[in-house]
Amino acid sequence: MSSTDAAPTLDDVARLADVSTATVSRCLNTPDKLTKATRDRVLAAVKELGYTPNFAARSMAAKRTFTIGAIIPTMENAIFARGLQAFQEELDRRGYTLLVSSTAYKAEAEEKQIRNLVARGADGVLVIGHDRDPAIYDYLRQQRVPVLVTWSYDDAAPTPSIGFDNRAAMRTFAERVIGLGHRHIGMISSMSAQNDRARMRIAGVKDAMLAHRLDPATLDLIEVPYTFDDGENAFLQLMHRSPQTSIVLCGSDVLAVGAIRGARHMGLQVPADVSITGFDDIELAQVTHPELTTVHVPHHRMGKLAATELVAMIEEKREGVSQRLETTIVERGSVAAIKGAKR
Amino acid sequence: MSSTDAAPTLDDVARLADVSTATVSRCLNTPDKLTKATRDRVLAAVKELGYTPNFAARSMAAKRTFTIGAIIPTMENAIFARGLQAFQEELDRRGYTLLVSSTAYKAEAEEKQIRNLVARGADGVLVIGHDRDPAIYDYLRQQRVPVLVTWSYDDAAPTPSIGFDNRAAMRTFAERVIGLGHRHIGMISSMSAQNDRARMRIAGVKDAMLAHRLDPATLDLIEVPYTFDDGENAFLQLMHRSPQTSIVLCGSDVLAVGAIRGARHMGLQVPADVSITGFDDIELAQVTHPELTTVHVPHHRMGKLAATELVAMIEEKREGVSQRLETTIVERGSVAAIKGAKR
DNA sequence: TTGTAAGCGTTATCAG
DNA sequence: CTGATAACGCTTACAA
Repeated sequence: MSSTDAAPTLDDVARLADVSTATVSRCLNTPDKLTKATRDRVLAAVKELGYTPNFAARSMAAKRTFTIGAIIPTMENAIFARGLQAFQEELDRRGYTLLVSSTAYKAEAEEKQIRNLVARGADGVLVIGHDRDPAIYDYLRQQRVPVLVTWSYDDAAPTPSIGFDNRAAMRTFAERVIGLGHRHIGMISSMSAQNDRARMRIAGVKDAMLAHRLDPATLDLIEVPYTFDDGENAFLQLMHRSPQTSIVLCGSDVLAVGAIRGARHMGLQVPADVSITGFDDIELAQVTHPELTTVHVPHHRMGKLAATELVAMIEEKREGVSQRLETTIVERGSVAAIKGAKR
Repeated sequence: MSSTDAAPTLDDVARLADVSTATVSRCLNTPDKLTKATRDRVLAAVKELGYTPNFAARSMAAKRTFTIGAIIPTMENAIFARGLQAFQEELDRRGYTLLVSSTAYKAEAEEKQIRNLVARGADGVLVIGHDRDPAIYDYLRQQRVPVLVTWSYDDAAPTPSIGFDNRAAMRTFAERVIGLGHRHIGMISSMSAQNDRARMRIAGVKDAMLAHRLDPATLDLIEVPYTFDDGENAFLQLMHRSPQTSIVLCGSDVLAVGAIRGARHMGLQVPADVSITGFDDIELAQVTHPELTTVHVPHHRMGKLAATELVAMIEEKREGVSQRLETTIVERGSVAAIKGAKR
């Protein structure tokens, strides 16, 4: 009957319920400030019209969006999926919506994405790792948008972070495998430029070597992007130029899975002929054969804590407080001890 | 010096450049309508202030957001990643931004997500598969928001779709493997309720059986969610209750990878003891051993075409036209012929 | 408890 | 080519 053709507005609802737009607005935002009678009337009108609030109008008037933006390096693999999932769940619980963008690991893309998120009114922003153009931090500060770093922990950094110590985690892990007698070590890392996680993991391996009186300069390191193919190709290249390599430490499970495939294609047995390790402990680590020995990252806890902290920063208008989470080593089948090594 | 503290607005820029807000707006949207002189002056002011347009205000005034929403079942695995990536790239090229939500395969969640996307001003919406509460389609129609279905093709459906014929694809594939002599067939599918893709793939297998004079009722079917674990558990259960099964057709590569792990854990050789197949041909299909024989879906092309079509629907204000893409079979190592089968 | 009305930051129409 | 100015749909003092 009533044939207002376009999307119904507050005004339409108000008219139908015979109240003012202010009342309808209150009914939607602070229902207890209304008589039950009017509230019911308004709600009925809302339902009859199939009214949905216009987000743009709302955020313009309220200067608040209850939206949080997250920029991740990639959605192509599952590395960030679990953590983000947990982040999102906690956000939901607190009434916030998550907007995700990915940069395909292109540092230059990040600034654009962040500006977009901020332009869209994000009340806060989550980013992965500390490394990025300072201009980005300046912009965010100027816009007064809270930022939280995750997947990395750095007390000294100006931006608060909830994550783990990539360097220490990798160092501990590397010390463990070196303790198994490995002396010829290879490493496949993600590109370390603009990526503190990758850089710290490399540093961690070198720390471990030093601690075991191995020359860090002998680490055969190769940096590649982030796909299975990259991992496989890197492995092939590595074993070709350093055939004596007994273990290849990978900067991520994805690269490690690629490396394992590379080994298979080369006819090498893992771990009998060569050991391979990952980092992250995503589900993927358990679908290869052998399953991956890797560093377990508390994805879920990290995501949840990050959400909690970021929301607190927004709502309490306070600085974020960093938090360091622990990683653990999970031994599966991809690492063997060197025979005859002193243990 | 000039210490307007909050985010700069059009007004600030206008004042600094000594022009009207209208001019600034034009400078940003239709630059050629300005003298080079004023344009430069405005641009300088924009840069000096670090101005970013307010998205909410813009979309409210223009009633256009250049944003497209996509709702996918899950981000947890890579099934939709490649297609979405291509979708996004094409959108970028045309000046649109993509907003993604995932439902975790919960049909009930979809309506809420769609309303959210529409409230945020999405100019168009992309969804996966045809099956959903009709109320959703009603809502979208009422709001005059163009919708395009992908990952499925159905000429008869009221909503335009750019995808492939899941039933035919699976039928062809199943006929091929049945032709190899398999008579005891198992199938691990995603939950088929509210999921036409899953249902059609099941139907396709039955079609193939019928065509080969096998009783479709003998198909040992099990429906599970969508993780590796689900695939593994389903496989165990299937082989337990139907030990004579010679091939297990999986509704997705993810489930198939889980099934392969299940086989390994049971001590079964693939494909010597049992053949296992996937569907989708995502990268994952090539990291298992043996690598998966599966149905290749043209993710990239599908995503790109979907973007092109949806944008056309929006800009030309016209109905969408469906398009059927072809899938292909890719044989890798996970299927064996039954010895002595007549071929 | 409810209504009035002033913004919020853009775009777009219409003059000039 | 440029400038006023009226929307756009909602929230929020401030009044009643």
